[in-house]
Amino acid sequence: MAQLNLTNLRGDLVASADRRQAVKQASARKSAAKESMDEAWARIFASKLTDADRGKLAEVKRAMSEGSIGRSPSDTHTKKGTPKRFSKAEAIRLYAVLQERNKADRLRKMVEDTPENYELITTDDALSRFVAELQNEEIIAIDTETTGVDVYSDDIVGISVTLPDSDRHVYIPVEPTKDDHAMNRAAVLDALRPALEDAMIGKVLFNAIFDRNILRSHGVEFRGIAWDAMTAMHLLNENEPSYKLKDLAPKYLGVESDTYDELFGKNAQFAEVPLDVALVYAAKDTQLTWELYRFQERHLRKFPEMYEYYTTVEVPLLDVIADLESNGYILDLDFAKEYGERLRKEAAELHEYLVDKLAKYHEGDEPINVNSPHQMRPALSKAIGKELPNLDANRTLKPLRKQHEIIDRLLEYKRVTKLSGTYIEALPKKQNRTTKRWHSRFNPMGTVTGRFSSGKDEEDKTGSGFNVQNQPEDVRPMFVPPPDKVLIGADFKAQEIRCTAYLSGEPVLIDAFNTGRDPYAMMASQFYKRPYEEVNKLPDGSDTKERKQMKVVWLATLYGMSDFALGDMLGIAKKDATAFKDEVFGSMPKLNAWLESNKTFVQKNGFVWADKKYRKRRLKDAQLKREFIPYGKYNDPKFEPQRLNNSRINRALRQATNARVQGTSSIQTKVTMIEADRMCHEKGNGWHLWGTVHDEILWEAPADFTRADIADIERVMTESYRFGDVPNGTDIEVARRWGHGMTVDEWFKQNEKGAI
DNA sequence: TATTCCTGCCAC
DNA sequence: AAACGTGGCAGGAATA
Repeated sequence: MAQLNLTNLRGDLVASADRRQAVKQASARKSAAKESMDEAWARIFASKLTDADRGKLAEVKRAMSEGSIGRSPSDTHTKKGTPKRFSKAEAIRLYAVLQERNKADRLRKMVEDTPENYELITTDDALSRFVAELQNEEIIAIDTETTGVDVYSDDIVGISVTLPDSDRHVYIPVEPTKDDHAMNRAAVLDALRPALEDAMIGKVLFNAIFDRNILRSHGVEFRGIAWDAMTAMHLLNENEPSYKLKDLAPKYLGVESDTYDELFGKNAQFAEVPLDVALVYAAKDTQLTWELYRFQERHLRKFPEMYEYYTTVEVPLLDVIADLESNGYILDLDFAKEYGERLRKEAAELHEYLVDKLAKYHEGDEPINVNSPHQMRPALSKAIGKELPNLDANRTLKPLRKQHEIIDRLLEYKRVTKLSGTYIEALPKKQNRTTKRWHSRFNPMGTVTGRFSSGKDEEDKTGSGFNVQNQPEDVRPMFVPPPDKVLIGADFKAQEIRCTAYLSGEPVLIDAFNTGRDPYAMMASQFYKRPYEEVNKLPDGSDTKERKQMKVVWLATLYGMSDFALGDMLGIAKKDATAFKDEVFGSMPKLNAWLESNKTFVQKNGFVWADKKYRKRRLKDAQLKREFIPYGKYNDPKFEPQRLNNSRINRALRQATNARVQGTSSIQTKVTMIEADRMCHEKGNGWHLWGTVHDEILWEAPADFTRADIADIERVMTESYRFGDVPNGTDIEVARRWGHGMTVDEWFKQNEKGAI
C-alpha cells in the first residue's frame, strides 16, 4: 500500500512540476522579445555546462558577434510568429553548422594553397614519366590510401610518393575512386611494380607493415623498407603521448596537420574525396613522413649504437613481422564448438547455483548480476559472514575457497566464463573474410621495454584482432597447423636470468649456466629442502610446480618485490621471506651490486640502457625529490603529495632493472627472429614463422622435417644473439596442436613407429 | 547511445 | 606506507 501511495505522490509531484515548467515557458516566451542576445548568453553560460559544451558555446558566441553566423528565422520565431528565446540547444545546433562550414572552408583553402610541387597523376603519360623518374631514386617516401584497415580485404584507392631529390610529392588515385580521371588500379600497380619490388630503392613509410601487407594483397611484393617513422618514433621516445603522424608533425616539425576525421568526417571513404582535396591530403602525408624521417635520423645518429640497432634490427624485422602476420593462424572450429558447449553448460550450472545461493543477500528486484563486482562484493560478504575488501581472485578469494563452497564455485565460474567469453566464443568470430585465416597484429614497439605487444590494429573497429601472447593453456589447442604440417616451438631457456647473469657478471649465475645447472631448480631445492633433481624440469620437458613457483619468485625479487609481498606469495611470514631472500641473493654480491648500480644510474641520468646502448628506457620519475614523511604521519592527508612522489620514485627504481633485463632479452628475441625467418626462406618448402611469445619463437613446418632441421633451429636459437660469455639454451617442442607438444625425441620415436 | 574508465584476469 | 615488471581484452559502471 505504501508503494502505491508513493507512486501517486510522485505522479502529483511530476504533474505539478510540469505545470510550473509550462508557466515558466509561457513567461519566457513573453520575455523572449525583450531579452537581448547578451542577456541570453549570460543566462546560458550561467547554467550548468560541461567543459566541452562551454568551449563550443564560446566559439558560437564569437562567430555570432563577428557576424559570420546568425540565428535561422525558423529558430527566432514560432510558425505563429511568437518570438522564441535563444537556447543552449539552438547554440549547439549552430556549432554543428559552424563546424561544417569551417570544414568546407578548410578544404577549399587547402586546395587553393596546393603547393606547386604537389602533382596529381591521372594519365598514362604522366604515370610513365613518373615511373621512369622513380627508377633513378635512391630513396622515396610512400603511402597507400585505402578503403579500410583490413589489409587482406580492403582496396587501395591511391598511392602517394615523395621524391626527395626533386622535392616533388605526387598522388596517384586509382579506381574504385568515383572520379572519371582515376586510372585502373591493376595497371597503375603494374607500372609501379618494378620500383615497389626493387629493394635497391629505399622506402620511408609511416606504419610500414600496413602498406607492405595491403600491397601484398594486391599482388605486389613490396621491398626496400628503409625507415618506418612510426617505429622510429617509439625508439626516440617510448613515452610519447601519441604516435599518430598528425600529432607528431606539429610537435616535431612545426607543421599543423588536420586529422582525417576532422577533414572528412568519421566514416568517410577516401575514395569519395574529390581528387583536388585528396592530392593535398595524401601528398602532404608522404611529405610529412619524409620530413619526420629526416628529423628522426638526425637525432638517432647522435646515438650511433641505437641508430645501428634500429636500422639493422628493427627495420629488417618489419618484413619478418609482416610475413608472420599475413601467414596467420588456423583454428579448429570443431574443437572450439565442442569445448564451447561444455563451458557454456558448466557456466550455466554454476550461474544458477550462485544466483540461488546469493538471492537472500542481494537487495534489488532483479536477480544478482554475478559478473558485477559492485553487486557481488556486498552479497558475497554477507553470505560468508566476512567483509571482503574486493573480489580479487588471487589475493582475496583463493585463500577462502577451501572454507566456502560458494567461493570455490564463483572462482570456477570466473574461470569458465573468462575462457568462454574472451577466447573460445570470441576467437572463431574473428576469421578473416578473405583469407579465411585468423590474423593478429604483432607490434614490435608496442611496449616501453622493447617487447612485442600483440592484439588488434589501433584503427580497427571490427574487432578482428586478438592477442596471441596471452592465450591460456586450455585455448592453445584450438590453434592448429595446416594439413601435413606441425608447429615447432623453441624457447630461450631461462632467458631473463641468463640475461641478468650477463648484465651483472655474477659468477655464481654464470658458473651455474656454464655447468648446465638450472638456477630456478637450485633455488627451489634450497627453498623446499628437496634434492635438485626432484624439483628440476622433468625429462619430458614439463615443469615441476616447485620450479615454476621459483621462476616467478626469482623474477619478482629481481624486479623489486617487497619481502612482505614475497612472503604473501609463498605463504610464509615476512621475516621468513627476508631470510630466504638473504640466503639466496646474499651469496651473489656482484648481482646485488649490479641491482644497486641500476638504481644509482637511473637516479643520476633519468634513463637506463638495454644491452649495448641499443635502447633507452627513460624514467624521469627516478629523479624526483624524495620527501621526508615523519614516522606515524602516513595517514596524514597533509603528506599525500609526498607519498605520491615517493611511490613514483620507488616505482621508477624498480622499473630500471626490469627495463634493462626485459629490454635486453627482447633484443635477443628480435635478432633471433630475423635469423629464424632467414632460415625459413633458405629451407622454403612450407617453413614459416608462426608466432612469438616473448621468450619463445614458433614455426609452422612440414611434418617430415628432419633432425638436421632441428639442429638448425637449435643453432639459430643459441647463436644468433649471445649474452657475452653466458651460454644460451633452448627447449624445442613439436606439436599437432599448439600447447600439446612433445619433445623432439618423442616425435621421432612416434614417427619411426608410424604412429602419427 | 557511444565513449571512456575501472576491475579483473590471461600471458611471459 | 606500500608492498612486482611488461602487455591486451571483456564486461560493468560512469560519463558525455
